[in-house]
Amino acid sequence: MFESVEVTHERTARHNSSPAEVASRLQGRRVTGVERHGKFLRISLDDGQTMVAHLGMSGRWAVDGEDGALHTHFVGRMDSGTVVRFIDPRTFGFVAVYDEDEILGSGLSRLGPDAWTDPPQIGELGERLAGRTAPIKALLLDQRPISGLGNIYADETLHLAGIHPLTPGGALDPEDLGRLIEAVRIVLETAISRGGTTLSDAAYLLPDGRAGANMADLVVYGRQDEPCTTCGTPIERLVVRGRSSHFCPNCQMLR
DNA sequence: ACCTCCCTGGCC
DNA sequence: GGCCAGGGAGGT
Repeated sequence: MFESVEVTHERTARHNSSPAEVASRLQGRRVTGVERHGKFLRISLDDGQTMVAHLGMSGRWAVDGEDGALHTHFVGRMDSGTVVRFIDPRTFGFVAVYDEDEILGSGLSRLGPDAWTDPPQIGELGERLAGRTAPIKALLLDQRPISGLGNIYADETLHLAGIHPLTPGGALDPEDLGRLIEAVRIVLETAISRGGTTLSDAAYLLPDGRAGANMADLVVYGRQDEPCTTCGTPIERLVVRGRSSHFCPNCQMLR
């Protein structure tokens, strides 16, 4: 149960009317379930409300640690003695409390199937991408065709699948889609087993404060001009919809 | 379906 | 001193 909740940054509470509202709606509530859909954390509460949290770019949760850390915007003290803190320098993340109606109007309601727990099959992904002319890289980041991939894992996935980031989504044939789906599985399996990707900025950390080790497994993200681990061709970088995109021009030829 | 915006630490 | 990184939301 949330014995006390402090929300100390206006922007962290932006999906409710105020930090005080987030705190008061959580106060005294017991957690009945914890789920994740895409990059959204859903925590069910005993009064039917749902606490929804998103790490954004630089957010992280600390459980029983980081007392007094800079950029702590949420502190929840549980009756068990556990203290959960949300630390988020760039404030792209948020903590919200929704009732059933509010959830329907939130970003959660627009998410495609979860890339890890509910990966789409070839037919379903094909339907979701049919007719789409936008680059597959942009569609992977969109979260509606499939949810859960950010910029790093989208680049890694496309490289493993041998698909150029600018390929129109609707141009992928069933073979491409099969490789894409399998690449998603492998990239996420590897990343999760490594505890996630902590970059040199150390923004992302596990809840116990440890760094994730997946940066060593990245083969294209952040490696422009370095030789491709598969074929030795220098990795290239281009910008797709304002996001950097790293790929091997040989392994991922545009067709 | 696209564009802009938000935000701060780190780096050039 | 200025730019870059990028998650989603909201507007055009």
